[in-house]
Amino acid sequence: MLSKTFQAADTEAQLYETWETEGRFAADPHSKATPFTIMIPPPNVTGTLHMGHALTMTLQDTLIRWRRMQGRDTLWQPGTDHAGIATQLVVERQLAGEKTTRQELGREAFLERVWKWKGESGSGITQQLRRLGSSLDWSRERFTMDDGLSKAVREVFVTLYREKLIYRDRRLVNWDPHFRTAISDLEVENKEVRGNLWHIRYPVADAKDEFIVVATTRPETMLGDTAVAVHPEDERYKALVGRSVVLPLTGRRIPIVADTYSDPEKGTGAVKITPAHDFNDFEVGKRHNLPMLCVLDEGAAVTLSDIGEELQTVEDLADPAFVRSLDGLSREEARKTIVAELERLGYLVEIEPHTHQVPHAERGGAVVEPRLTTQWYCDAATLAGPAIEAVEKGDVTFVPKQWENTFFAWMRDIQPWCISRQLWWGHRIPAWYGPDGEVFVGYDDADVQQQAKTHYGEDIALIRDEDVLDTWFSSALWPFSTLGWPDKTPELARYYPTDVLVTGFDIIFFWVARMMMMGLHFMKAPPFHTVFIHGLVRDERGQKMSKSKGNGIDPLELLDKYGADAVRFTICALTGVGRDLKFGAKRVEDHRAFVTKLWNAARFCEMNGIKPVTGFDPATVQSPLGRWIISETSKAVTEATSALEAYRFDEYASACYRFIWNCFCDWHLELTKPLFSGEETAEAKELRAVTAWVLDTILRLLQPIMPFVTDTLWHEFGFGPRGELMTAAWPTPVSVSGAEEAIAEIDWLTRFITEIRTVRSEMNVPPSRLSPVLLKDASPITIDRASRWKETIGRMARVSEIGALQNDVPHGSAQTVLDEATLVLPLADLIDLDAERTRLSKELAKAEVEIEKTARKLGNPDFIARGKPEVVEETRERLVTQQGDCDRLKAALARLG
RNA sequence: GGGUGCGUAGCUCAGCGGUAGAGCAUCGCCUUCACACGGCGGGGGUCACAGGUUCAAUCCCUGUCGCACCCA
Repeated sequence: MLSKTFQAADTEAQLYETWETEGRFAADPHSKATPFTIMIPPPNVTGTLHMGHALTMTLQDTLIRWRRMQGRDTLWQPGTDHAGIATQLVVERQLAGEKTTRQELGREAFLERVWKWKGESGSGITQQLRRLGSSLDWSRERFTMDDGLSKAVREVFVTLYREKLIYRDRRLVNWDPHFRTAISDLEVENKEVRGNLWHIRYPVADAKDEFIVVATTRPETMLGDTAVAVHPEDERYKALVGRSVVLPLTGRRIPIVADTYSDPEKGTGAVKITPAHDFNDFEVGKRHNLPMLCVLDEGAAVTLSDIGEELQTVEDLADPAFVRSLDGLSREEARKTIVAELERLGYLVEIEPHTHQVPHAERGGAVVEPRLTTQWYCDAATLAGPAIEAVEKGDVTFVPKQWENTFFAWMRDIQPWCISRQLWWGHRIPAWYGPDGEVFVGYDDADVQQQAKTHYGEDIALIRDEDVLDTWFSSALWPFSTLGWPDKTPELARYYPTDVLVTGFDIIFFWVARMMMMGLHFMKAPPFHTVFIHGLVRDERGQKMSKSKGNGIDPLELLDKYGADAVRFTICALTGVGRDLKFGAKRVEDHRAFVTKLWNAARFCEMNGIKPVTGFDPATVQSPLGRWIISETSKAVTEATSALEAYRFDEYASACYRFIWNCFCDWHLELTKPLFSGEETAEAKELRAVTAWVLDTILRLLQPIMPFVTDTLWHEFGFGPRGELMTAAWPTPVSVSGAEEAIAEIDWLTRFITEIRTVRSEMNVPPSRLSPVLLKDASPITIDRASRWKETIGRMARVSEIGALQNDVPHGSAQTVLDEATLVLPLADLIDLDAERTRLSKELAKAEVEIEKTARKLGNPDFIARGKPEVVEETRERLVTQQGDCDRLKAALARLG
């Protein structure tokens, strides 16, 4: 016996364990079936499940479970990513709690601590993914720092270095002064900040009382100024170009240069140029061959290392002692101090409030400092070529397609990718340096020692590069490194290229593009043929979820409260094309009703002796009701399948919902009630078998989206062993010959019942009061149908008896029109004649409006001449029907008097 | 400034050339032997606005306005 309600909490963990231990999720490299592969976007090993994960994993699992039922050899590759900064931070916090630091511990001991942490706490997210029901092949779980994946990283680095696609360069890089590492420009978020434009007077050299006023948002960087730029067309400054100014505070003489970068409209039209601390200034500096002086160190504090030597004393303009006092001050303190000093000296002209974009580190939120450093770069532009081509040729398709434009826009203007990070946790760069700075890149110590010996002619001690690689560097290899590359494994041959990549648009550049570049370069094939891009999960009001706003929804709470099936169904139902999801607990609650509905429908079946019938063949069913529900079921199967083929998760969910609730429950089960509660006829027996078949089909259809409740029911009903629904076959539509008649009959029946219900409800006939129904002008077919279904009609429409009208319509009857017939409900004592007249008049008015619309259309000669013939014909038929209905309503109204 | 997407019932969203749809909410009736996380019935929309193409436009094109996001 099924319990009164489905107890998700009691079922899910156990069932999942059954699936996992019985190996139901495992791919089978020896299978003859066509593979279907999805690579999980590896979540951060430090992460906890958030709604974004819940969304993307639900969609992936739905696809995987569906394809698995279709007989594909599915591989959903699980794993996590080592998340350089995030993980290092977690462990550093622990160390801080123990009053120590990673520097005190030393690199090796620190890394041991990180591995220890990973071993103890690194499986949080993978456990949480299980809660969702994700059918990942855990036996193949990988971690980006695993030996195998690390080997892949070294192989790729060495190869690209030898191909000159990885190189060292000294240029400006986005620097996170909090974590003291370079970051990629993708990890920078520009935020509007209210600041000021400080207008500062720079005295022109060798001239009395001549000045040029520069406007700057960053006065503290003036210590590193090496020029002032003005626009070449700017008449105000034309005469000054080629001359010099004396930089206040340092006394440095710097040139006034003409450069189009300077915008005459902005500020004063003259800008100070600090090539070592601004990307635009860097370009100007290169064009004019300016010195590049660093004045901020790796913590963004003032450093005098580049300028300490050349400080000059200039009366009332520059005092080396003041500048030296700035050494070690933070950016913010230095700014205050410098502005105050300029004001004291009389060089501050104006402070203009000004809102501008300030780069912030995505992680940690520190203000990013452009810094001149030597880093490792990857030649992304070269690698991007084939990736662009793959999308152009259609080898890789984005769904929805418009994301291809975003992809192209970024890929065609791609910048060198800074891949080195000044961290300890990550793949250490396989580069070693000789005493003279000579670089040796190789697989390991022995390899580079050999190279060094060849180079120097003797054994020389080498020093390894301290830095590690960007975490995305290893993620980029994920689709093949997880399969064993660089070794030639059977898995690599079988599962690469994978099929679909599912992710959010925010990750197209970080990950999708880079996987494509690396996959094409090393595997000579793109890593997947389809990229499905879904939206973002937002809160009920459409706001982005964020920790600071505190509007985040915890998926684990939802799973606890409503069960995984309800959460998954809600997610799919809300996943439209290219749209964000407005998500809230209320939405899950609403959709949980569907899980309950399914459960209760199953209970009804159980109570009515529905059991699987071996050898049942739906194509042989005779009863109209049976034939009808089989054809409706087939329609649902077709709809659900094509929805999944098109990645329309919302349509898949709604096709299931509509069929199960509005067709199977509302009509099929209701229509079978008289049969099931009556004596055991052949028809009843057949319909029990049909109903069992439909229930089986429903459970299969829903398995990908709500795996727990469906498996439970499937097993309870004896359709198959516990845990095996997920490997049962995906249903295919059944064609029943001659079903058209059955469909027409049940269609008529449902309309008949609805029609009577409507009249009764509108005339306020209490449900307790049964009514006879007399059929006026009914065709023999209708009369035949009515008598065949009289018991069902009686029960569902509260009808006492039903038959053809013999005499005149009794006075005081309610009437309604269905096709050719008028249905008469003689309820003289209950019918308010005025109310009935009003009701019929309203019906008539509606019908006349429709006729008017149709007639107008048909009255247009152009429509007859140029409209599609089938549309014209259909419209003509409609008019005839509408006119018939209208006439019958008029007659009914006339009879009321 | 450049780009993309979106404005359809009170809310959330489907539909996208030929009779405007769903879920939720709302109103009325119903403790009917699967389900009140329920059943039955009803009301509710100049499909943002203005032009154009077409026999026919919510749907295609152009423009305007509003909202969101991405890039600079």
